[in-house]
Amino acid sequence: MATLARRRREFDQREQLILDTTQELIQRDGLLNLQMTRLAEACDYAVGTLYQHFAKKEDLLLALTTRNFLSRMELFDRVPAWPGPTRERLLALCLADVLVLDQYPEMFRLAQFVFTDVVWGAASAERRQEALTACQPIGDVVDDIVNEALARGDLQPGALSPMPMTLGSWALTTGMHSLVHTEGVLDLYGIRRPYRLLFHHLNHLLNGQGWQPLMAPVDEASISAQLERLCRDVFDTKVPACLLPVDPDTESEPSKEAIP
Amino acid sequence: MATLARRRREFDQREQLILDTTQELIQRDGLLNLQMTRLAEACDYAVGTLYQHFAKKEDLLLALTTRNFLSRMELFDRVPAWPGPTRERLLALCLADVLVLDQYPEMFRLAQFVFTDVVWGAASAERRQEALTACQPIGDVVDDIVNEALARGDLQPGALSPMPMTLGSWALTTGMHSLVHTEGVLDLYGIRRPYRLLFHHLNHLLNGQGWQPLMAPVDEASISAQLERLCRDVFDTKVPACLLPVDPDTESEPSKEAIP
DNA sequence: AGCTTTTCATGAACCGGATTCATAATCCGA
DNA sequence: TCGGATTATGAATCCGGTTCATGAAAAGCT
Repeated sequence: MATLARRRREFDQREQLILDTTQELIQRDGLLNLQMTRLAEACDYAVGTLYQHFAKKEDLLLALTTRNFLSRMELFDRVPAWPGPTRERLLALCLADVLVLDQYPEMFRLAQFVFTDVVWGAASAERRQEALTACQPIGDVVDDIVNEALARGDLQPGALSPMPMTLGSWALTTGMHSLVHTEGVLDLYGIRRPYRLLFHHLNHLLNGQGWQPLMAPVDEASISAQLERLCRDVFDTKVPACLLPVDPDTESEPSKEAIP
Repeated sequence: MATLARRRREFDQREQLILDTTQELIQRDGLLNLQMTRLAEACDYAVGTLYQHFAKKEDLLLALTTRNFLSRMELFDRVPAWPGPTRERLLALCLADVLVLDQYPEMFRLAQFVFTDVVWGAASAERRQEALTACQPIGDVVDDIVNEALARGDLQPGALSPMPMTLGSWALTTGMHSLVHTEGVLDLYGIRRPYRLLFHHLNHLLNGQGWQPLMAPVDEASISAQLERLCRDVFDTKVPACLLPVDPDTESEPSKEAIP
């Protein structure tokens, strides 16, 4: 039976290789130019072999999305481990999203495409289930944060249960990603640092929900401080350019000086 | 030269016919099953004729999206004409979006698909420009609302200019549409009436931004009253089912009684 | 080991659907 | 009515995802 296990392991390994290669090709040539034949070539396997793993191209894409999501979970998982205020913990979840997707925009593009019903509908039921299962844990993290917020009195026990409560932040973050990736639209309205604005609005929203401690006033300085703090304490990283305040001096150059 | 004009008119008419038919086919069979050959058949024209109007399938889809957006503008246009408080005017914009997209979910699906870079990138530059141009007017409506809000003192002149200010509501609404259309995700977390929650969160957000008159408390009764008011006064329609409060009695049946 | 059976990789062939283009039809001015 | 210009047509082409007959390798058996 040991052989069977080895076989299985090798199979799984090959699947990862295929996914890695898919990721690379997408990163290099774009989703549009991903072709099964080329992918097979790049993997050094025959086309038929790919189909041993993924019954349809859609399944491949969905599987990659799921894997990406799971790897994002690693960042999310730092949040429950961090002992900060519940309000900032929730913001940290949104921040995690921004950190990853700012670095790998193709990840969002792919996800957006895959969740389109054209693709989602064509994918196999198993892969879909797999994707949904991958989403589950994040729900628990959110539940915990809200429950703790209620327990500590950071949040008044209002009408809404945890998930509906945080649906606002979630939708706001998701929506901002969509807008950022809808080519041309934000430029049209002269919006420069959408993700920084996201945190303005998230704080307004949380203030509106009465999530203690309120941020007042919501201004550039407080936002900068908050982002600094979260990036450092939770994710052990610098604040990325997309979250810096708009600097009137440097237009196209990314500004080099850190926030004081 | 009169002939030329007639020709032109007939050509435009035919383009509208093609778009109408496309809409119908998508509505009936779904985006996935839209085929140029079938479309040609349904239009009673040859395939080649379609290509006289749209160089690629992507162009056809983008054009349809643009047209849909323009027709949504008709609803948006009722908003500046309505003399209510600025805060409710902004909410009315979001409501317009919900009213249309709840009735024609395929519209959103299509738009979502088209703005995916796979499609957007494949469409021709002219059609893309056309789409962006169609988005422009909504910006003006928003600007006007914010400016009037500032003038009336409904909004404190903070750091943010009009569009960044309302980006929050916009992203929140967009994000909620995305979540609603991401099959299975909201079910996963037991969320029943996402669009009703949207208005909870929009009001929280606006409260947080200090947009007068504040809604306090944000509860089911106030939300119901607000939605009733806006649907009636601005759009002259009943509150659609997706915006009614969750009724614990009727689970699968849409509740028949109106809100008191 | 030698033989049989099972499993799996292969890639040429297939097929569906978007796009093209040579041809036919139609229009229009003279 | 005629001839050149314009436009419509749909069969043919092309492209890329998917299948499947073939043979090779591994596993099982004696």
